[in-house]
Amino acid sequence: MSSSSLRDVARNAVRDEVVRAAWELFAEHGFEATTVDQIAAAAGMSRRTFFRYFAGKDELILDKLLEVGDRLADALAARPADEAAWPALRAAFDVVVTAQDQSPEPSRRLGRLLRDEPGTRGTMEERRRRWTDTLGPLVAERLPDHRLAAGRAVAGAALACYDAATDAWIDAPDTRFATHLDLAMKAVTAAA
Amino acid sequence: MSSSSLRDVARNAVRDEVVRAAWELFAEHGFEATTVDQIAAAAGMSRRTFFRYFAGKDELILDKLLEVGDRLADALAARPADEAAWPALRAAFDVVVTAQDQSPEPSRRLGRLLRDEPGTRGTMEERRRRWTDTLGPLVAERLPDHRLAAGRAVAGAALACYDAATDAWIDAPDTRFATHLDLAMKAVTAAA
DNA sequence: TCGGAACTGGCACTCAGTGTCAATTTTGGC
DNA sequence: GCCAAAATTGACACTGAGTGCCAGTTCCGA
Repeated sequence: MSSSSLRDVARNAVRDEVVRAAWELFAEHGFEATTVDQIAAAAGMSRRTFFRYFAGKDELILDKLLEVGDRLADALAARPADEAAWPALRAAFDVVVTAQDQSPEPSRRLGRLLRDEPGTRGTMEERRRRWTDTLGPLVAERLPDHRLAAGRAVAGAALACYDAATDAWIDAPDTRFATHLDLAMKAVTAAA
Repeated sequence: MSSSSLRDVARNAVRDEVVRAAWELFAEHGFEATTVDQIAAAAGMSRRTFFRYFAGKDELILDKLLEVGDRLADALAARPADEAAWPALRAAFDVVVTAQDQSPEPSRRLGRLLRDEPGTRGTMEERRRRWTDTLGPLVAERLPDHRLAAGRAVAGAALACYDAATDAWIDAPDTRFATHLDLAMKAVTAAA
């Protein structure tokens, strides 16, 4: 058992290093223009081995996004049980929001990459589904009827606000993400 | 001028025929398993020519989705100008909803394809962006502050309800799409 | 130390997508 | 009806992602 967990430690360390190396190349040449061969070479492994660590180039980015999703889910679960869904979601977003407002540049870079590179569309949709899958049940608990389908809809709506806020924030330097998110979520509150 | 428009007519006719041929193959073998060579052969053209009519295999599906988005935008624009955003969106969705409840099988097939085939993720995200781009401004007009960013957030939230409803509807035969959509949109109304 | 299991790299393959070029068809002007 | 320019087409070759297969190596427990 300890051997297999040791293997996992090594595997995760390798994965992290590959992601790190890949990200440098993405920042310099963009996502599409960076080939798997370059990434593998930069990480010191063969192309074939790269595909044993990652299902595809997408996963290099999806990894980061899923980690954020997990942090979001933890934050939501940590909110008071009697708090309503929408304010609880807004509060849960704060774990991401404050981190991004603290050091905006890395997030802005990632945001631009996800927005502008056509090759990352599939990754965006995958993120949306995974986040909805993890947040949906947690949101349902905070709804009057506790319905999963309703929880998924509300989680999706909140995510739409998050994405709209991200879009607006990326192109508006010297503004805080929190401001855009408040605007978006309040607009839905008022409209719906 | 008439010559160039004649060209366009021919071009559109060819496009439609290719989409038709492709859809038969998709229905039988799935999206991923169908190669561009097969589609081109079925449509009676060379592989190279196929790529002159479509930017990629995705576009065969995106075409249909964008057409739905246009119908949605028209329906929304046709709603009374003083109707609030959320009910107007719900009413606009009806042009799609009723059509799907009339003959559900084609839509269910498309829905399953988009949900289950990993190769269509990018198309889904592209659809989301395009629909948000067209609906966002129309929604903004119906908001108290007329802000585009707010309109995009509300449009995205409504889309999330539409998608959640689609998800639930696909796996629930003998239920109406309208029911799921009402549930989703009311859940957001109550939560937000 | 030995044997199996896991890890690795190389090779060959399929498929999507693109650039190039030559052949063919279409179109507009005469 | 004829001809030159322009558009359309198909063939070939290429890059890059992703996968299957196999052989060599490393690592770990018995």
